[in-house]
Amino acid sequence: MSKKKTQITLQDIADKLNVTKVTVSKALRNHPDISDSTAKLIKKTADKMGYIPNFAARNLSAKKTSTIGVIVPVIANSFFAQIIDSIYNCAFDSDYDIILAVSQEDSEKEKKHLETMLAMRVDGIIISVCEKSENHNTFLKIKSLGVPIVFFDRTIEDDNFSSVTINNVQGAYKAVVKAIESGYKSIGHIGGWQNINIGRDRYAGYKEALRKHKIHLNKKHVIFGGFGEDDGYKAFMELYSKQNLPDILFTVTFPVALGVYNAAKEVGLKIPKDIDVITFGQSSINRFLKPKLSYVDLQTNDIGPKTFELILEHIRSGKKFAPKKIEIDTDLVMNETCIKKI
Amino acid sequence: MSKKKTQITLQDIADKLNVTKVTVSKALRNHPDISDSTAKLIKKTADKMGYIPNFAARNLSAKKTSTIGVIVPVIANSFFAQIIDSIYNCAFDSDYDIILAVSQEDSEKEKKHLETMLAMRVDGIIISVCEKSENHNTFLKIKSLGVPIVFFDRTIEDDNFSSVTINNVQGAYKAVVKAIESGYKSIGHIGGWQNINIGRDRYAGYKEALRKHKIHLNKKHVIFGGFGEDDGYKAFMELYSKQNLPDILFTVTFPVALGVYNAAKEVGLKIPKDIDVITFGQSSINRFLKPKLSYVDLQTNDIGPKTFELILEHIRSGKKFAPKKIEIDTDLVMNETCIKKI
DNA sequence: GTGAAAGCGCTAACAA
DNA sequence: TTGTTAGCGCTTTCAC
Repeated sequence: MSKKKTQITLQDIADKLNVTKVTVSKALRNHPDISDSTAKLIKKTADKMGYIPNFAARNLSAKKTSTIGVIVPVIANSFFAQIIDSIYNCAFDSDYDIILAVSQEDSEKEKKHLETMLAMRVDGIIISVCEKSENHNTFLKIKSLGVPIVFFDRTIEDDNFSSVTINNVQGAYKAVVKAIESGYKSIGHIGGWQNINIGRDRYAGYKEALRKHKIHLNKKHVIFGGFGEDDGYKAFMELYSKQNLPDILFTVTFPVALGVYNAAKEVGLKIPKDIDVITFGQSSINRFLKPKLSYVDLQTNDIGPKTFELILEHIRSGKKFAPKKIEIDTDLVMNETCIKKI
Repeated sequence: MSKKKTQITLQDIADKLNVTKVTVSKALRNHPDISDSTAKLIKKTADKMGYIPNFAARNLSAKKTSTIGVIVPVIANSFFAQIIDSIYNCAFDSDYDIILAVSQEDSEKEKKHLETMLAMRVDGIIISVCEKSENHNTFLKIKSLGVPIVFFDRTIEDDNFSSVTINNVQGAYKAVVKAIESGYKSIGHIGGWQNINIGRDRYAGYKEALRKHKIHLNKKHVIFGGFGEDDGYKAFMELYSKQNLPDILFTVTFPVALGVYNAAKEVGLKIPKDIDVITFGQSSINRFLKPKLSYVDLQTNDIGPKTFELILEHIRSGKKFAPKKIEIDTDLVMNETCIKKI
């Protein structure tokens, strides 16, 4: 009968070198206890023997995982893809592993992922919540468990949590003011669900801009929904079919604006002549649009690193760390829509 | 001094209920040993006490993780994003967790991720390799370790590994034949690195089509590089600057074609009039391009589920399972490029 | 600088 | 149907 080949353990290495597994363990982790020469020897032998550490054992024993969980609502979206890339890079530099999960805008899946991450005993969680997240209780539970959690971009409404967001009210305000300055009086909004910051705050900025400029807010010009392309399409069609189209639409996200482009094309309306658009957020697709959208810049490069830095602070200082809300200012980028009418 | 609050374990639940932790463990995992009534009671208590299983402990003890590692080269790419989504869904249905990692087209990172996954003791690995992967040895090591691994789309050249790919040679052949039928004689190729199947096979299909139709292959019309937009841009510019532009370009991926669009626009050449394009692979961006690209369809919907199914077969049947190569046929989708000249 | 002892939380095999 | 025993592979004191 063939000898069952099993994984190589610290003990195996120790046996070969006539030391104990403790020494090997320390050497492999560069513990200062071990002399350079033995450390080098141990490492070489481990390598030669094809040793692969067992994280489950390590985590169990050390009671930490050097792993951070990241949850995003969608992945085929250049905004989140970029953020994820930058978080991966940060993690790499700080010797953390990332567990990435995608909620697919589904609150149930989001919850499942959160629970999995807790069970994995991640050292911290970074999350951008899904469209209609109903997991506030889970977040509270996580907090009470002492697991650090940082929200980015899409947050929940609760001051007890840390977050990194952009200044949504300000950004929306800027966009709508620009529309006003361009001569528009009839300004509609395709907005996001109001239970979530980006939906709420961008709508707030919209309202504020109209109010300050004494422009009537026509409720018939406002529709709330999700943040995807389909949502934009549907919203536009609804406005169109009810003949409620304003002169310009301020859309809550880039994908929503994209849906508007599709819908407008389908019904034969020209942008910006028949219906103009300005949006929150950008995408690499924008280069190919005609006309190229003017938009509120999301400062994508800053969000990932700042979020990661924040979670690290939390992890390192433990319970003592007070929640911190970071807000990043936005810029308006003008392209070929929402241009001043002569 | 406050009592240090630690995590709730099986033992805690057992104590409260006057049973042993084994019973609790079994009950929580729906082991048939346990009677319905006690199982229900145990579950309720566990829930009430806020019990969270410790996967590290479970994995260590059970010697399996119910976790599958997935590595992709890029994430901001609708092809991979779609595949990832479908793999997540399959995993969800089969009660597996996914560990997702992005190599960012970097062989070093790819290797690091592979090692991390081995250390995590994932039950299997699904991977689409990076542009210039130099990890063949690592793959062999993984194989010798008995960890199931399945490649998809981008594979390495080795019959001992399972893979799910599309029929690249056939797809490229179809595209180039179409170009020929459309009246083109001067057909160039912006290809991918030849060390990787998609680069090699798509080039092979290109060559085969020319050969069969007795059309001269002008080496000056062929450039090899990466699979991203920048690569397409650079390749086009190189052809252009050397005045080596053919009448039509067959590009190895959609992003490469996109780079060609950018470059052509920059130098003032019109597609398809001045230079025509047909490509391998699609993207949701295509809708916005003018002209809309004709392309070889990647059958994106099939790849994820088939890959997942294959890794499951491997995991379930262990060593006994022979490597299996699945190849999916392609279709040509004609839009506004590479149209028959009258 | 190195080692002995103890245990992290859980599950698998076998007994009762 | 439930419990006993024996680890999984590693790290952390603390002693030498």
